[in-house]
Amino acid sequence: MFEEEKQKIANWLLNPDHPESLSLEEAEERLRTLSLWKVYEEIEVPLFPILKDMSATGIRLDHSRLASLAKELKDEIAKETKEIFALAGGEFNLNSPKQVADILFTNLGLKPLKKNSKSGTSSTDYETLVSLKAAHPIVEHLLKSRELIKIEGTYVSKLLSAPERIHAVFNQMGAATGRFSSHDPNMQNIPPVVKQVFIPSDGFTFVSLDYSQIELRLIASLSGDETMIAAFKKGIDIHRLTASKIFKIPLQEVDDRMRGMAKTLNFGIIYGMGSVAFSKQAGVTRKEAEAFIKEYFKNFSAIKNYEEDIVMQALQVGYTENIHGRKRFLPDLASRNSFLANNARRAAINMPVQSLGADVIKLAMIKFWEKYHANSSVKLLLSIHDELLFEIKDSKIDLVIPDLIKIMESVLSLSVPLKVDVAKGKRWSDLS
DNA sequence: AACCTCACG
DNA sequence: ACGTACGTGAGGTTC
Repeated sequence: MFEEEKQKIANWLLNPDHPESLSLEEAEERLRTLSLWKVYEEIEVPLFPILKDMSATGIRLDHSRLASLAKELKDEIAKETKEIFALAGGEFNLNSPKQVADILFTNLGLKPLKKNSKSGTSSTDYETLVSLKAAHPIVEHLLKSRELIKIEGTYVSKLLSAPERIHAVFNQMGAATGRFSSHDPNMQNIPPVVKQVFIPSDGFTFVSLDYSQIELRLIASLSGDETMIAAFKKGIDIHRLTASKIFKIPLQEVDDRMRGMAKTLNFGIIYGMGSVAFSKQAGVTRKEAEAFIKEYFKNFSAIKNYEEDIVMQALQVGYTENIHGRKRFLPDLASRNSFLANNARRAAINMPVQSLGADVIKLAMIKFWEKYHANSSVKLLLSIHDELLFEIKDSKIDLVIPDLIKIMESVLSLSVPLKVDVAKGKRWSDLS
């Protein structure tokens, strides 16, 4: 069954960045020699019909709520546009970064923050506009209009012409790390304001189950870092703990700003972030950023060792892999171009973590499917990296939720428990 | 088609 | 001198 798809999946597993087109037999032979057979047979192949069914089910749209949201947005956009043209002293195309740059940096004499790397023109992106907020009143209106135009143009106006149910396509070979991607439309990047237009089928309730801090739990387990493992086992707020370590203060003295910085650092570490990026993100000097990162790795030394080992191994064999053998080849690691080599280095650090996260949710979907695919009271609607959105018949909710949690939390056994948070409600924007 | 910008995990 | 946090999809402008 579905031989053609199996062939695509097999080829993609062999090299996600550059899938070849070996015959099914050749590809399966190579999967065996590369220890990818289990990922192929136990994860990717069973997943194919599940994704098909998820798309076929679709998610219901509340067209009357959508219409009122659309009107609201259009009115606000018109208002902002009028303000902007008045302050600029003339009309221009708000969607043209070139014309926005002309207004800001030529007509109004504001100072550019940075140049675009490819074209050399002055950037007008979010970061730039935020830095210019105090310099001219037009800037905050530009920020607001960008936000509104994005939401209206990319999401709301596209949904207006959609049927009652949205059937997005989920691609199991969408990302080189093993994550899904979604398109037509992309249901994995719906902004909070737009979520209000999605509602469950009659007699059903949305139930969202998401893995709490899954990537941080995974890197704690993979690296064997005792400090972080102990924190997760005890259920301590991990960002708070991190803040107390890098600021060298007791847990009780951690304030929101410190916790926020620690959170940035915790996520940044998974991506191989350096001191320049951290200083920018956290709003501290580069020197301070260096000190924080140093202190971080002093306290979580196993994570530092783990990341160094990953890079060393990747340099030797030319790829990184996760504990299931899922691989990503990174030829740029050996590049003399340091930009390319550094990008590959960070991708190498991130891959074993992000891809294991992808495996966790894929395994959960398969376990769910084995038990529930014939049960018309429970429908899987969306899979969003660390979250599964279901609709469940109202009368079955209390029965089913604990079982879904159990399924999701027990797909893998690691040094750290997997934790799932639940929220339910009659609108996607309104889950609690 | 390349580029910039920006939505999400 | 310069630029770096991973992974996506999508809209518009410019050439």
